[in-house]
Amino acid sequence: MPNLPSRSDPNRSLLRGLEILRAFRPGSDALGNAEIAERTGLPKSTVSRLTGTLLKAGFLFYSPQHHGYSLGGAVLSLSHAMRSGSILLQVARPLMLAEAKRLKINIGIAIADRDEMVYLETLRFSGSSSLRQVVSGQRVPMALTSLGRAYLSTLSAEERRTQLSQLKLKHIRDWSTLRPEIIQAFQSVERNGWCAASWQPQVIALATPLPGELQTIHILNMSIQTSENIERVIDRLGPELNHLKNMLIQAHSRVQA
Amino acid sequence: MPNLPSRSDPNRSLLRGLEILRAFRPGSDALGNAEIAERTGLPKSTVSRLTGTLLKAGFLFYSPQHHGYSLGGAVLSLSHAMRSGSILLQVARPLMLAEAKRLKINIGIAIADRDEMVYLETLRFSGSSSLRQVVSGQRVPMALTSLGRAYLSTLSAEERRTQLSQLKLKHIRDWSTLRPEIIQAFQSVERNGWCAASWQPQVIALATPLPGELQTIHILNMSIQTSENIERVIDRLGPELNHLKNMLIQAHSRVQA
DNA sequence: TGGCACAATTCCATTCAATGGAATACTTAT
DNA sequence: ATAAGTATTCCATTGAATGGAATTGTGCCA
Repeated sequence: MPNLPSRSDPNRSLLRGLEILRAFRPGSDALGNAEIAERTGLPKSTVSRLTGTLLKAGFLFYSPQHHGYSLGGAVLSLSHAMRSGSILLQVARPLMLAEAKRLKINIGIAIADRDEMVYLETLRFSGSSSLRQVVSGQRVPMALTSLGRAYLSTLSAEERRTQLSQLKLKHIRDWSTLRPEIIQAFQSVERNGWCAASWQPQVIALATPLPGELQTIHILNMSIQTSENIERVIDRLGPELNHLKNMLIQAHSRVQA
Repeated sequence: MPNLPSRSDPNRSLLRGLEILRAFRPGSDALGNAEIAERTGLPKSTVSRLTGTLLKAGFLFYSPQHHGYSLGGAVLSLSHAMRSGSILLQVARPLMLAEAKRLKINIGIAIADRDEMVYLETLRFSGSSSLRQVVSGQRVPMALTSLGRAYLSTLSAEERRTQLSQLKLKHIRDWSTLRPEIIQAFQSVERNGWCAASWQPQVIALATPLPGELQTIHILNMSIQTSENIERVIDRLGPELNHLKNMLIQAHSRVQA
């Protein structure tokens, strides 16, 4: 018998443990073993053992009052290590901040994770006041957002096909609408360098890929909450986004050398 | 043969995979399998397989140019999930911010992870300007800091003994100096509600434990970079810290209900 | 307080997956 | 071209992980 079947996923218990960690999402209160088992589809006894291990490793906490687990301190320090290890982010941060303040818009950098995009960092304005907050780790859907579509546009034909078929499953309902939008976004990236989308009411977003010397594909975006005319906003921000992108690339290559 | 030996650590490959993730620290560039093997003490072939699994799970990226792995997007979103799921942090943030601005000092909340304390969030002033940055996930040594010592003071005699013996190993060199300081910190917490330490030049820090309805023990701290007289700073900040602590407790219990 | 319903853990035989040393393949630099 | 360093693959061995069922535990409500 050829040993093909399982050759591609070794370390099952590690994968499962990580899958349990992924079951914790923003807003999730403490999760009990039962709910984790349901979310992940794993057998109860297995979950019990794995959560025990995760607890011991410091990746989970147990809260007696909530009868459940929540994420532990170890994950925080990992994200700190990641962010403070990113040369791009170090270089980009001041530039992004300056532009965000000047234009009074949100600016962020994101990377792909499965069928979502994760903000490495995003600078947020609320209303017209000064900068409100810096957020990292927030997730947005890949198929619906300018971030996600700009990411997809960077993939090879092969990768793109794989990823799109994944996304199709998540969005069977309105794939017939989405697919053309995504394809059109590819053309927009090709033509203008960026693509635009508005997946939340009153929010218009543009995104552009940062080219590839980086270890991972990073996507830069700008967004704004406004009731202005969409086309007008896009016409205004498109050039700004390209401009910022170029500045980032230059600044980054300067440090690299 | 009795099967005692391994009864206490099941899921070896999961533990090892998590240990690999922990090998990534701030400033770490991309790590190759060889260096990971060295840091963790795991056999090379095992590391190779585990990193492969972590890669597939999205917890690591591979960078061809750096011939090594770095942390992946999944860890970012976990920390976001953790922080946005913490009711305490949501409640505390505005209060901490107001006090930090008013007093022009750094204020943070941390939790324990092994022999270090991890900031859930800390608000930083640099110099006397307005708030500079919000940091989360940063680690500081437990034995040396007011944060760590305040944490230790909350432990039961049993737990405390265990933890202290761990710390002793990490600090054999100057344990004879540290131990009395730590003991003294316990007395200070007992007496004043907080303890103080200065493990970095010109930086004075005070810390106090937030009491226990919370799922995990949280430690609140204030710190300031100054060349003022130490005693004077402590006398000034001690009451402020107790005051903020009380406000947090009230605000939190109000939300809880 | 008693008892019920749900949740978590433990048990155990079975199986298969993880293991690690050695050999092989790769990559980069001189 | 060769060497030094690194990563991957191979393979027999073992023991670790598995999951259904039974047990224990825990909170909740009557």
